[in-house]
Amino acid sequence: MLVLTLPDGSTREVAPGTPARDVVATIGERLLRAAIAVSVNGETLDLGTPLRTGGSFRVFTERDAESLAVLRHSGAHILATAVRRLRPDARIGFGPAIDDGFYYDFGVDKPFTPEDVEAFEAEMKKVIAEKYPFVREEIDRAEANKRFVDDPLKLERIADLGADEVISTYTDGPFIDLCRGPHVPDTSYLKHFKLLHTAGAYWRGDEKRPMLQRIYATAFWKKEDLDGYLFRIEEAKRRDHRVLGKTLDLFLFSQVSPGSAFWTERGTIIYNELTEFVRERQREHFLEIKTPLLYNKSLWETSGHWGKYRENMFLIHNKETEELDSSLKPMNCPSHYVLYSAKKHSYRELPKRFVTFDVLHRNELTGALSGLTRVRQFQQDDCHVFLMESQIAPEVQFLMDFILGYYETFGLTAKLKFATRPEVRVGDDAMWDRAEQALEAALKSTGKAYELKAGDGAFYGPKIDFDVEDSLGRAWQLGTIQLDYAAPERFDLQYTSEDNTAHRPVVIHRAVSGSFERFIAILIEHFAGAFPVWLSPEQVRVLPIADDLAPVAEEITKKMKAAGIRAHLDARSDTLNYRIREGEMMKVPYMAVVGKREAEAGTIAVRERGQGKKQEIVSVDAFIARVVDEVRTRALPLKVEAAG
RNA sequence: GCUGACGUAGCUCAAUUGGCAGAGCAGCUGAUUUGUAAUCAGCAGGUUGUGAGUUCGAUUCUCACCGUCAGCUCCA
Repeated sequence: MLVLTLPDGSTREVAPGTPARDVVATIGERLLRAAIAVSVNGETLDLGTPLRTGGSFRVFTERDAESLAVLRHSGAHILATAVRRLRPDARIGFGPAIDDGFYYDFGVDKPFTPEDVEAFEAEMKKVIAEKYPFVREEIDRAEANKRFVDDPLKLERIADLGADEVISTYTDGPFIDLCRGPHVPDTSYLKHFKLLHTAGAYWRGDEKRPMLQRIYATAFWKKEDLDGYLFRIEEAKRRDHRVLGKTLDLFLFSQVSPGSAFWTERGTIIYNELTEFVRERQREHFLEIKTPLLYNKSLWETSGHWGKYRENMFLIHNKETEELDSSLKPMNCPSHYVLYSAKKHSYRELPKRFVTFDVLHRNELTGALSGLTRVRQFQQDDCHVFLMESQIAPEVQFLMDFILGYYETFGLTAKLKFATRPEVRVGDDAMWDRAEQALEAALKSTGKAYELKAGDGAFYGPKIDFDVEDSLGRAWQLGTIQLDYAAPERFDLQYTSEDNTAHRPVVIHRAVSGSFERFIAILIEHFAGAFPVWLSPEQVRVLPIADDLAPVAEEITKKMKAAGIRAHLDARSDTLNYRIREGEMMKVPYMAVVGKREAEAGTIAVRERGQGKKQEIVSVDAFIARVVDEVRTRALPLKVEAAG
């Protein structure tokens, strides 16, 4: 008999081979109706699966995240069912659930058209209405080869299965698929779904193998969730930094230098404000340096980049030797080590923190380039800390506070990930023990939740990654704190200790924004282009109502500029409505309207971005004081425009 | 890099089966003097991404190159 332990501690004894459904039935009638799948010892099984092992037993309903993956996986089968009906020639590949939905790969001679996809979606609705049960069957290898004789991709998969693995199939109506499961009980469970787009995908991700046609889709239990998801996709499109970058006139790209942004005078203000902000925050405890962009290959040989990273470096041709023997730097670290090594360092100087905003170049694959988020030329707020091993814990804590405080300025929250030793690594276990303990202790001391990513560390040391979530709930990996024991060896870094002997420092790599380029892309999307006042390229637009008020408006504009405000006069002879519309579309935070009444009273009518007709009559001086204060405190907009 | 789609005025987009390349916005000129999201009129704007080819004729068809976008990791 198998013994199953329920979450409340009670147990059930059942004969091996009993379907999970029968166990759920003993718990409760309502639960049985709500059940989607079960978990036995952490493995998700569907209700029809015969139980083989005992152990902890849980029932998943719609409320559990696990059952959404089950639904989506069933959605993939329903998609394949529909595709097979309309295109019997399609060979079936894989169809898993993914983070935001599911996909299915098909081998077809001609790619699917958007019309095909619409037809598939309509056909899926029929399959759902027909309410086919998902029937699991366990078969032997010979039988499996027979059943999938027309599906070469499946036969290949069967051949890869280990001798002791259970081979199972799932059938829903006319469609049978080799599948481990689990699945929802029948096709009618899929109610709210949407086919999203198609794309080519190599069979098993290998570019040497045939290209399949992948159909991406998503599904949810509730209509609201599906609608919300589709809305977020639309909202993300509306906020796309590549679109806003153009309409707000911030940056552009040109064929003459793919992957490298041209920053307009407006975008450059944002770029400079950000760097200035970082510079200001780093003034006290960091040492800003500048190092060359171009290096002989000898540096990259020392660092190891020449062997491992050359593909991604821009190499420079040497006229005399006819060789590609130098390169633009793709990272700052080696140049920082050179500068550090140029002098003897006392233990009293440590930790020593070098920071740089130097330009970096990485020769990314053309297909990888995407707006500002994946570029070939960029700047990081890059820091390398040289310190004694005993200083790791307080230093990590210091850096964490620094990074989290930075994100707070933008209303961004970060999730922390702690990545520990990977299988391939340098250094002995004792070193890794010390490093991981120091990092984890610092993490714990912040009191913040963090996720453990065992084995995900760099080969040279463990790290903490900062995943930042924007106003649409999308995660971006930005900051990082990485311990590095390998670089000090390679570069023979030293410091002189109290007893006058040479010692090896440890290096910490720290980035906060990731790159300014990518960070600005995230800010554009996060704020939907409506930047806080301190970052806005244009902070105030002054609008005289009629031409004869232009001189007064000009005086007001001058006064604002004298106070350091980025104010512009718009005295064009277009209507006020027209000029206001343009100011709103350019997301200028404040418009100061000057009419006859205001001119006489020394006031302005302030219109705040996104607040419509609501206006406020204030004195010019009071308004200037207010804007200057908002800039000084780097105040966030009253409400960051939420999705909607 | 690979697969697919796409590339037309500064921007967003049109252009039957191959037959003189258009519109809105932006720009310029003029009129209008405006009270909180588009005043009116006129003008100008292009070797249709680049280069070959097919054709009497190519934005349209073919090929190559450049670029953009979606993917190429989430395993029956």
